[in-house]
Amino acid sequence: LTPVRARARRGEGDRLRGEILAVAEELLIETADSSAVSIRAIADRVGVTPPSVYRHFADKDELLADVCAQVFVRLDRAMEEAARDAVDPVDEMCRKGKAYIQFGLEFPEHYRLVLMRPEVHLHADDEAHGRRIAGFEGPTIAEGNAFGHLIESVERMLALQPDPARRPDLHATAVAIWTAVHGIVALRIAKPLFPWPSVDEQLALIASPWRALLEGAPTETGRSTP
Amino acid sequence: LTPVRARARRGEGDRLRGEILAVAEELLIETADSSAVSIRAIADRVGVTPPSVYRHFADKDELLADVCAQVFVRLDRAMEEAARDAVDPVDEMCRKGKAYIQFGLEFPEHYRLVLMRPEVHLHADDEAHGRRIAGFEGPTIAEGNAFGHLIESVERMLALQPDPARRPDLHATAVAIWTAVHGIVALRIAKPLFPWPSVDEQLALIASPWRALLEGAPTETGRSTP
DNA sequence: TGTACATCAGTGAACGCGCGTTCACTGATGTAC
DNA sequence: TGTACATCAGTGAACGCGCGTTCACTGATGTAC
Repeated sequence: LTPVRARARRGEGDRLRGEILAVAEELLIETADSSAVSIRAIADRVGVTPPSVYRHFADKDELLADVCAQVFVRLDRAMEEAARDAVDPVDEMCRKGKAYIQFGLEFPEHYRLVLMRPEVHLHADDEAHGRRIAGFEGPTIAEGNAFGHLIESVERMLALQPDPARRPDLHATAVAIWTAVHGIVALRIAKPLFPWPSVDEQLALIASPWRALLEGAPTETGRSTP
Repeated sequence: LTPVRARARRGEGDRLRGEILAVAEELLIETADSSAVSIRAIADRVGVTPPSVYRHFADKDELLADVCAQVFVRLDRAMEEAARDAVDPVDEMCRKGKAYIQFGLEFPEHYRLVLMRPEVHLHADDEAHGRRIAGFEGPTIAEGNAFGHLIESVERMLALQPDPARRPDLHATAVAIWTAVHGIVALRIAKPLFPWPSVDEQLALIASPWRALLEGAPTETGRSTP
């Protein structure tokens, strides 16, 4: 009945840590309710007593922050992977957008956790840290820096406009794209019963005026949208 | 120290009900944390004991649902009022969008409560009800039916396009507009520390391709955007 | 090879807390005679 | 005008719950001699 958990060897202290993080995520997906993810529930599922968690995490906030960090890494990875086979910058952007939306719809509770709640309590001088854990701004373009990668993609896309004077602002454009896909994902998660058009329809409608503009003013390279 | 609360007269049972709703909202704004809004905290602030709340609301869910309904009515009212002096359908749309965003930024915790959380637990046959309490779809265009009013505005705007064949889908367009403004508001609420462009900048960037298209194809009436 | 000892991953019991909700009640307000 | 009574808004005390966290501890794992 009670499968005896093998105790970690001396050097393997991090094994339980990993299991805790994995289970926390598991519970998040299953219950679709982040308030159901308690230290006790996690410990139960891992097969360990609640206090053991504190050997690996200072408190619940730290644990959740780590889960969030993981989620961002995964989101970033999904987008990077989707963009790998892109044939041109616009295609790259479309693929990233789709991957972003798919990620949110597939893991709504993850998405809610990291992008639909206020950031965990931040102290006054915590701003930089706050922005970093926001997952969309990092000191370097490291793994998990989804916004950094987005910026790069937008840069490539904007370079298609040969006249620098007619190029929109880089940061503002990236934010606009992020905002657009977030709107689609976040409202669906919050209001699943609303009669939403298909995601493709939504994306097409948003993209249509841009497409029309681009067709009016020919670009350096051809475009292909899936 | 303890100001004695005047007890309601026979017919005035609804007075406390109103006070409870008002205080619940007050707490929501002040604490900016909907989990801090407990029956006990509400009762305390009203100057009454917790059980009294149950004379007016079946349980906490009903209370919160009522607060949400109020919030939607207010949001709708804000948009309708903002649109009153519009000079043309496009102006009307812009004003509504701005009012929507302003409402969300001014009452972030209200906004989160009704548009950034999953709808309260719904039973299988609760779909219609669910959509109704979503606040954006009602049986009639009554007060509080913000989405219904949005649809009407979009209809007027689309009518500017004289060629019906080139008119985009009504519902899809309304959803696109809702999604766009929601993205702007919701991300700001969730990530206040992110270096956002100004709201006007964000709106302008979204609107710019449409504007360009409209300028290319003249409409029946002139446009004016604040 | 054997024994004493240090390490430290995980335990068991308990803490104090705030929560939503219940129950039998009190006592002012209004009504009937 | 006065008294007995019904109504019902609000009370006080308590319930059981799950939570995050603490503390002194146990006992297997590894190390030194």
